[in-house]
Amino acid sequence: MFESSHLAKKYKIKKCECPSGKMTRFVEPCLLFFLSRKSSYGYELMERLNNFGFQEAKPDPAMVYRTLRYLEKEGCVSSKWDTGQAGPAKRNYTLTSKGLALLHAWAEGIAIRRQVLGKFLNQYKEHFKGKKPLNVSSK
Amino acid sequence: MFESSHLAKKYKIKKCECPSGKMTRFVEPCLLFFLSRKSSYGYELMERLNNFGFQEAKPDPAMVYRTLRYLEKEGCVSSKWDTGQAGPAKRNYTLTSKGLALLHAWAEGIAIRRQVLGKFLNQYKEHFKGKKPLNVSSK
DNA sequence: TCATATATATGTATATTACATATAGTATAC
DNA sequence: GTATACTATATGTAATATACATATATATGA
Repeated sequence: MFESSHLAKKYKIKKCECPSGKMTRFVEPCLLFFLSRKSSYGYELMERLNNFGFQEAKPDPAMVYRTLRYLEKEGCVSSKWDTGQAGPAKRNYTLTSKGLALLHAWAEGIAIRRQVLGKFLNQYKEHFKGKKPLNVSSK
Repeated sequence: MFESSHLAKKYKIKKCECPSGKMTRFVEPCLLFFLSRKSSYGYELMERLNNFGFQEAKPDPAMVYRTLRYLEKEGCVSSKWDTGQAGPAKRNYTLTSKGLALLHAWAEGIAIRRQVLGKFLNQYKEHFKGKKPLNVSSK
């Protein structure tokens, strides 16, 4: 019912109507968290994101690689090439103390965000509990 | 620590470093839900958003008004001018049955999203439970 | 009348995500 | 030996979403 998309027109809103409600920049805290457990590289981190519980399709490699580079630019991770293994060289990332602080900050923000979603859902459930829709036009 | 922002350069990532992790398009389900309880107009809905629990600053009027117009274009709400009251005319919005269906779809998506955040937080808490940071360089 | 509150709306810069594509090393199947 | 697939990183750009600025108009109270 909400799948059709629209012609792009400047300054007219055009978007996917699917109510996914994704969390903005959620890959960033995930990467920080994965790295807090173990140093790793883009391709493997991508696979872990994939198994994390996203209902969305596979995470975009571009997102993963660019986020890692951004985090490095900010001093939140550091990297070095790993050419020791078989296969193409990997860029191995390690969390820095600044990155750890950022992860903790993210965790606080995510906890608050989760509470807001809970508040929404509680009010929603309360309102529609065993109830026919009200205040809704038949159009 | 994460407040500084960067010079804009094309195709270089530039963003606010605050880990807000806002939920994409969250005003949309909020507006739908508010309207499911009572027909209303932009300015009042804006105030309700303000009291909903956002840690963010006041919601942007542009977001509210444009989202309402978008929802009307999609047939999820309908509006008519209310000139009966004192003050400037209000555009009064009413939820349609399509809008109600969209609200229900949003609620499902939000519930899933909340679970993902919970999963993240559980793993995070588990990992850092009474523990000194590990695998973190001292840089 | 001047400031303030109410009310709606648009313009555009910035931020974020999605999709496409490029490159290259290695393995294995034929 | 070479075509194919998998591993691995990276960039270009279109589409989407948010943030900030600003414009307009009505009404109220100092």
